[in-house]
Amino acid sequence: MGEYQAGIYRQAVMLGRRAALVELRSLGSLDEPLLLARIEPDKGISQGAAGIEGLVRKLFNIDLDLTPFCQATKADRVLSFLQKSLRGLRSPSTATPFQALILSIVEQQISLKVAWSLQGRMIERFGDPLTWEGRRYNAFPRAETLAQASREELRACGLSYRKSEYIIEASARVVEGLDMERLKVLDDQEIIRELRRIRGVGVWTAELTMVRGLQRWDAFPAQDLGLRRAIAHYYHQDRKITAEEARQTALAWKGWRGLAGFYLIVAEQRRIEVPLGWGMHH
DNA sequence: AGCCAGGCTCTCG
DNA sequence: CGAGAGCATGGC
Repeated sequence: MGEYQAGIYRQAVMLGRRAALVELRSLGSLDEPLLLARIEPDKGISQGAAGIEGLVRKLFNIDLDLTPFCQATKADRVLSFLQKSLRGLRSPSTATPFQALILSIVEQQISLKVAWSLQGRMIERFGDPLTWEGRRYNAFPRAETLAQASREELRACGLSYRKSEYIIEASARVVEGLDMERLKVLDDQEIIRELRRIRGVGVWTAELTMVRGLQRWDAFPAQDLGLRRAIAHYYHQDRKITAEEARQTALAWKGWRGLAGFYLIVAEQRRIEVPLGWGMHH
């Protein structure tokens, strides 16, 4: 969503009713982390410092305690190694569960590169804009805006008519009172069941929404191609595996399957390999 | 050129 | 019912 440039991460977010730009720079180290956040424009933002701090903490899951995750997966030779090599890594979250849902719908079936391009056009077209230092930024579109969009407008962003309908309908549900935040009180299976009531939302979309938008670290989109590739790479000698095999492999990480999957995907992208013999001795 | 890409619904038989 | 077509753009 945001952009990273010259050591500064920038992302437009909705703070209250207005779009604002969050600027972040990391000044600390692994052992002494220090994150500096700034918001522009800093006038007229009703929430002020408390609002932005809470949002940033959520976007990067800064307060997530990784100890139980390490504990649950310490017997796994791959994950125990990756936890050393990716120490402190947390899966980022979207600003709202609604955003996670819409992004996941866009990502259905097509390659991620295509999806990102379509998401970019959608955000540019429908997101609340703001200009800072001569550059235009857009927050993620509000549900009210997408609910009022037409099939043709979304189609013009490159989405299929079918997906455009899914997005409009899902947004309408939220506007009409489906409280995505309230889903957090339900257990994982109940959330999947609720989300699947929305047309266009299958198991994969529900699970992806949960892990990136509802902080459900055990939600595990086993059908996911990239996830299956990563699991195949680290656990099955790169042999293509089915979703069912992926679920079987992930049983060992129960409680943290989604976060474990995130570690594997990141590790594969970074071409991190587990040394032979790692984990043999304790 | 044509097939595939982090799916899902709808329509046939 | 289960299988299969259809959808969008971009990369290879």
